[in-house]
Amino acid sequence: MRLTRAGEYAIRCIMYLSYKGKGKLVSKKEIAAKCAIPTHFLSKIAQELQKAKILEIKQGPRGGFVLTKDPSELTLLEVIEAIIGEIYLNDCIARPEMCEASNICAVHKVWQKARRELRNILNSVTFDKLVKDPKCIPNFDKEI
Amino acid sequence: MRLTRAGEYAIRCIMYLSYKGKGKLVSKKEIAAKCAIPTHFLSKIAQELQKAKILEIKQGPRGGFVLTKDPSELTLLEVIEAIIGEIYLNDCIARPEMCEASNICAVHKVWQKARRELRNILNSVTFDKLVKDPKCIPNFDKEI
DNA sequence: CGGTTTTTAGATATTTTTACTCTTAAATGT
DNA sequence: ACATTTAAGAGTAAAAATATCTAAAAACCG
Repeated sequence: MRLTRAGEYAIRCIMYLSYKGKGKLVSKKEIAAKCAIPTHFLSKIAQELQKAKILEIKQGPRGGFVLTKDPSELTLLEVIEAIIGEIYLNDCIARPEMCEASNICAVHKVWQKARRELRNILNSVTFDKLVKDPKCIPNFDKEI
Repeated sequence: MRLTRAGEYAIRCIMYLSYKGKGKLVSKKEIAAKCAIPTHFLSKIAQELQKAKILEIKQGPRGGFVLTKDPSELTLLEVIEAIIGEIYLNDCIARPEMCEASNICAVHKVWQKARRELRNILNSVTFDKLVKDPKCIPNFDKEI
């Protein structure tokens, strides 16, 4: 019951792109180095983020990734769900056909509430705020 | 990012024992049948629940499981964490050594808040309330 | 245009976790 | 003693996570 590594990487990647600014092209190599993400794995993650219209991938020399959304309008929830899919906390909510009475079941009402709260919290945080505060990868501004 | 099947089974098992009442001995076979839990898997789950002092296992003929806590003092969180361990939603909170600045990082403050909220919600629900309401496995009271 | 750089996209591989299952043995009521 | 019921731990199969590899495509540059 935890965020996958891919999800964590996606957050770091978008943190770095947000720090660089919307529309700024940054090479995959630079992002991978700054954010400690295996380069090939970063490709897969970027593909998903591109599908979600969060960034654009530019090929060729001087290629890389470009953030297409303004950090002030991009939330943690959007980035996370672009990678791991919509968050559900238990199976009955995700696959109601598994369970005869999920919409009236007392247990699952609790899970629904928990899910709603979790998604609200993650959706209330935008990347422009996050990059201003101290972060786990603190040396974005150091030269490589 | 979802509850494991073992966690779901544990909830069902405790729901049934709560329905039968604290101190009432119920056979493993009966629980497995009523709650649709593979019997051997139920054994493993019961072992964990016994370690957490939630139930007691009685061997021999006329053996089974006995709920040792009063349903009014047993929460969803206790049962879930007995099975899957303490809930963390991401790695940096769970293993701070992985991450240089987890206690000041803006991203992880969000996760800490989310974790706190989730655990509060799960901890605010007791089994005496849950068994009174409609449930996913609605035929507890039918004969087998 | 041709070569070089950079990334893609899909296939493959490895590791970890999940979800059971099996087997031998122990406990206990009759 | 014996039949019944569960224990405890090893073992297994399937799925998911976490990469890694490879052939090819895109695009810049001279």
